[in-house]
Amino acid sequence: MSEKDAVERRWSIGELARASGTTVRALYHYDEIGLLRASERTASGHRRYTEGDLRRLYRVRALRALGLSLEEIAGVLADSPDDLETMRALLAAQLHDLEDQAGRIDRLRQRLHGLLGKLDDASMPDTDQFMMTLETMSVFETYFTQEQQDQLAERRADLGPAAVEEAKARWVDLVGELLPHVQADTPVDDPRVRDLVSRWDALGSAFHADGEQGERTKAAAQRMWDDNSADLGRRLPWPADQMVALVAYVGRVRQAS
Amino acid sequence: MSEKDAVERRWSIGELARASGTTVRALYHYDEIGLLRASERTASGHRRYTEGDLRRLYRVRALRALGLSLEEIAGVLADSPDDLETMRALLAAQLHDLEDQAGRIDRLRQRLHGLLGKLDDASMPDTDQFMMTLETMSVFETYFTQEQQDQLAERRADLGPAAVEEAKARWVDLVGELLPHVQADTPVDDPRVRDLVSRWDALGSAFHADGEQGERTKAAAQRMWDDNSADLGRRLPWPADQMVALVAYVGRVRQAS
DNA sequence: CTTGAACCTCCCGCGACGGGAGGTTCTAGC
DNA sequence: GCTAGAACCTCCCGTCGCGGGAGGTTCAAG
Repeated sequence: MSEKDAVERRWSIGELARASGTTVRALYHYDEIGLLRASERTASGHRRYTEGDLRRLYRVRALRALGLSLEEIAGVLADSPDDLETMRALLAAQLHDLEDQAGRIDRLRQRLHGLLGKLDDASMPDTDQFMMTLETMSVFETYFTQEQQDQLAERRADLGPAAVEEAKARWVDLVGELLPHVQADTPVDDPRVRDLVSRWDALGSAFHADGEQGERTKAAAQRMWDDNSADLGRRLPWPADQMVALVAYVGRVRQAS
Repeated sequence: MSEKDAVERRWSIGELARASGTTVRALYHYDEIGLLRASERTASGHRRYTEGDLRRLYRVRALRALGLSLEEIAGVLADSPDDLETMRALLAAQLHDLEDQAGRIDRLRQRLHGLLGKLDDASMPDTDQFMMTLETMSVFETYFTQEQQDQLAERRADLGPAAVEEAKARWVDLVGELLPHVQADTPVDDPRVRDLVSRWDALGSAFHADGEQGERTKAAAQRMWDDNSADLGRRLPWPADQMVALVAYVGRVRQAS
């Protein structure tokens, strides 16, 4: 009899919180949402938790430590009298979620690492420059999918930094030659501008992959320039409105051919 | 004049959302919290965003893509006219946060991986067994710090699974020899029980590190058993109430020596 | 019998929006 | 000028897992 009484212990909410390493507030919450209610109450309304409640709480805490939501926990603790398969599926799904998160966090880490490197270099002179880098990143993300960005980065790595710089320089030359035509409004079927634009396109093509994927990436780049020429142009050494006019003009030249 | 008008474009909220890859709702939110308000309104109250607003939005999006909170973003966009150091500190802190998260996620992944492995083995017969494993994990986490658990795991790895199994078997033998004494209530200073308990303690010591750290881990294990002998005992092949009595008895024997 | 700790219920708060209700305004076609 | 439908406006409730406080009651020890 006394042995039985010793085993059938009851816990107040504070005792349970201390015994399980949670807080009283969390236990109120579990009670509210029906995840873990005290099996008994005293006459005055104080919660009395039984040993069964304590065991349930340990299960709840263990499953939460695995990252499951309270709703998922309520699910497995309720509907699976001995359904291991439900549990397996839930844990597998949870693992899959975590792999996803780990991937995202890793990409973010690399980005932050790169940015911090740039900040430590002398290569980043002021906040404005840095912000412009960020803006450009943001615009890129709006127009290119993750895979497309990876492709572009890979392509740049293949070509090597020297080739990229040379392409940039040649592109600057092209812009320099084209701007006067824009201002003079040279007819869009003039062989001189057609030649310049075809060299322009060839220059861009070097950065895209071959085949259908490359075409889609090119189309995305085109949309980006059409929508944002004013904004992207600000990053360049010419007045933004001239760049807007230039992009529009180049588009008309392409259409004419 | 007409050129200026062309440059000073305005965007409606929907246009801005499409141009930046966000949602109208998010823009309302940014307006509400003062992070990005439309510089102008039409006579009827519709928002008109200027090019400056668009640029600010790109910055906001870029910083959000790095995982910064809207509050942090408002901070750097407001108080740093050209303060690169604030930015650097913020990004460094963010990177540190991410490292933390990556660590937690990695540990969770390993745990989930291990659990799924056990589920796929024939080693996990039913849900109840599995839940008990989880409960035990939960209790361990309540009483041992992360480092202490790592230490214990390392120690077990050092000893090797064969030694661990042998220790378990010898401990089972000890319990088998001690239980009759508990039931008979053999005096706690009887040399036979003192010998049994000292062998018990020696067995446990093999799993703890030497020095002060090991002592703290032992103390934590002691607290765990004292608080939870009924619950932990259920996992063992003897009745739970006998285990409770046993733990209490062993405690008295230790005190007597 | 008192006092302080523990307990009770009810309610607001976070962060970054999503989504809906219920109303007004813009825009294109007739 | 009229109408329909798209776009816009403001206000408000919901998310998830509690934290924290107000304002009151009950318990346990001295």
